[in-house]
Amino acid sequence: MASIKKDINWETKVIELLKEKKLSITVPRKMIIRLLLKEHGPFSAEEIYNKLPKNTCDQVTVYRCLNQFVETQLVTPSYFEKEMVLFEFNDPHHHHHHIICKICKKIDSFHDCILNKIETSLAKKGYKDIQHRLEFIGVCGACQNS
Amino acid sequence: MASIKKDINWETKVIELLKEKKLSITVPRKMIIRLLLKEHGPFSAEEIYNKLPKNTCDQVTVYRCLNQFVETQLVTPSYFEKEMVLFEFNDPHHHHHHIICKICKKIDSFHDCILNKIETSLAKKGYKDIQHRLEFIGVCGACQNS
DNA sequence: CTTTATGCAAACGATTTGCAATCCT
DNA sequence: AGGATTGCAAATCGTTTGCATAAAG
Repeated sequence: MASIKKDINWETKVIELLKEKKLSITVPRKMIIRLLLKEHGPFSAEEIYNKLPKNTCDQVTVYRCLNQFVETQLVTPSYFEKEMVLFEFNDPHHHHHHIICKICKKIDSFHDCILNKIETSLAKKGYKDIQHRLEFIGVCGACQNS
Repeated sequence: MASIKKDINWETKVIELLKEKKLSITVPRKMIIRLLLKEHGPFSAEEIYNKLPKNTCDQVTVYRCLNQFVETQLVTPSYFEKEMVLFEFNDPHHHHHHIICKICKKIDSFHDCILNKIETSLAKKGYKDIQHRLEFIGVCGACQNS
């Protein structure tokens, strides 16, 4: 039973994910998903491109794939700064949020999900001067009829 | 008592705000703050520029002012989309969050601030398929010693 | 009068697009 | 085969920068 899971190598898992989302199986797509499964991120498109083995694909392909992954909800984008979007694999079983340092920009993550608990938990981690951004995205009443 | 408050016109209020933040008093700054006090936003830099009376200032000045306002926390930036930053006046007495429609991109705001209450409140407003983005910004332990 | 802010033009950087060649199914 | 995907080059768009001029304290 448990051994079955072990036998599934990364390629099988990645192909499964792509098929689930009805995306065709190509080398760049497989490599990008593999990377995002292995390393938690979030990473910018450029970071992802640089982490891929040389000559995997063009940087434009990375952008195109990431956009498709976001559309199909395989990947989640974060907008910390105006300069660039950061992407990470969207694992529904590991819902989490981020904290970025205003100064060094290092991003940390945590799994608490109640606002007041969060601030306490971050304070324990040594963060000071904590602010947050909370935005909701949905489909409004008007757009549901069209 | 109450009449004193009424006598303070917008210019006085705006000058007060700028002085508080130790920013020099210039026409573009006054006009931008006035606009953000009158209209709640959030607006993009371009929208703000277009809402200003013609020939108030250059669009570059709008960007420069908004950046200073964000630095001094007079204004709050939001990063809904990758395309542009949206700004609004930062009134600490009216803490709120936003919801954007995935389709028409219209932005609405609300004042609830507990996650589960929020989702209920948004559902009552007619939103469907609600997701959220919650990011924290602070200064990490390492950066406090430097 | 010294500093700071502005306008204009040009630069920038992340992301997107057009199109021909190539890969998936 | 036929539609989707890629690479390359060029375009796009929001935002920033350099520098000379003008306004603020």
